[in-house]
Amino acid sequence: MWAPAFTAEGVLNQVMTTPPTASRPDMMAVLEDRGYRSTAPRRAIIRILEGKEEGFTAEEIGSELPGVGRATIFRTIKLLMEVGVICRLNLIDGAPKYSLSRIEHHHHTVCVRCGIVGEFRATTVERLMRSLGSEIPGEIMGHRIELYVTCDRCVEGEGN
Amino acid sequence: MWAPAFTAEGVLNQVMTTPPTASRPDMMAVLEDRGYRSTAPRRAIIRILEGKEEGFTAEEIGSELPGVGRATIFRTIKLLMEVGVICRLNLIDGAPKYSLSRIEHHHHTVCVRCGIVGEFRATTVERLMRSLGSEIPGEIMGHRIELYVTCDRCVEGEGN
DNA sequence: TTCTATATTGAGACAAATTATCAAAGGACT
DNA sequence: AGTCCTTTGATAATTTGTCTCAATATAGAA
Repeated sequence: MWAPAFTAEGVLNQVMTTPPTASRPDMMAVLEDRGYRSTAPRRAIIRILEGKEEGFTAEEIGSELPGVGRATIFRTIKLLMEVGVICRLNLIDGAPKYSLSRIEHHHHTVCVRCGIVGEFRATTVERLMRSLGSEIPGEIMGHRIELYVTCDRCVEGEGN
Repeated sequence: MWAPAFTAEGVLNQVMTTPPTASRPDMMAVLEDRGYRSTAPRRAIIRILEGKEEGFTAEEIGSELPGVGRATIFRTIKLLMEVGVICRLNLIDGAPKYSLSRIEHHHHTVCVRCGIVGEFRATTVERLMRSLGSEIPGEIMGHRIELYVTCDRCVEGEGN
C-alpha cells in the first residue's frame, strides 16, 4: 500500500494538510440525522467511499458496486454533498472528481499527473478572502480554490 | 445596456478588477503566430467572442453562428484556451463557462444568481500561493480560484 | 410481528457538453 | 492554377448527470 501524500507538518495555523487518519463523520449517521433512510445501497456506497482517501469519481464507485443502479450512485453522491460530507472539485481540464471532507472548510490539491486529491486548509486563505470581500463588487457567497500540483510520488517516479 | 460589474477601484496592487475596456490580444493573430490558419469559421467565432465581456457558453456561441458546425465551435474554444486567450471556469454546480483572459494571470468571480463572470487579480493571492508552495507536498503547477458572489445587479434586484 | 404510508431504488430515456471519425472543402505556398 | 496539409461539418459516440415511473424497501404504528 501507498504512504500518505500529505503529512501534517507545515507552519501551524498557516497551512494544515490533513492526514488520512483524521476522523471523519459517520456518513450514514449524518444522513439519518437529516431524516434520510438507511438503505442497503446507501450503506454500500458509503462503505466504499470510506476507503477513498484520495478522491473518487462517480463512475469508479459505480463499477465497484455493479449491483447498485447508476442513478442511485449519483443520487447518493449528491445527497452526501448536500449534507457536506463530501465535495466536488474539478481537474484542470474540468473533469469532475469527488472527495471526502475531513475538515469543514478546506481546499484541494489535485495532481495533474495521477489525479490524486489531497486537502489542506490555510487560515491565511480565509483572511485573504475576507479582505478581498471589501474590494470586489457584490456579496461574496463562497469560493473554491484548487491547487494543481505534481505530487511527490509522481515527481519521484519521473519518467514512468 | 448594462454598466460594468467591475470597476478598477480597490487597493492598488492588492486587488485589481478589470474594466471591460482593458485591451485584449488579437486572438486571430495569436492563433496565426502559432501556425494555425485563419479560416472563416475561426474569424467568425472570434468576432463574436470579442463582444463577450462577461463570460459565455459554447452553446451560446453556437446559436449565434448557425452556419458554423458545433464541433468547430468546441475545437476553436479549445484552441483559444490552449493559446491562453480564453479560459474555462465552473459555476457552483459545475456547469462550464468560458471567459476572455484580459489579464495574464487572474481569477474569476461568478454570480451565483445570474452567472455573470468577472475577473480580478490580487498580488496577495500570488504571494499566498508562493508561500503555500513550501508547505504543500509536491510541486505546485498552477491554481484556480473561483469566487462565488451575488453581483451588485442581483443584490439590487432582490426579489426579481 | 404485521401493516402501511412514504421514501428509495433500478432501468432506461433523456440531456448537456464534448470528443472522435471521416470524407469533403479550404488555406498557404509554389 | 496546383498541391499538400489543415480545417470543417455532419454525425456518431462518450461522459456525466438528471428524470420518470413502476416496483420495492424502510420506519414507525398497530
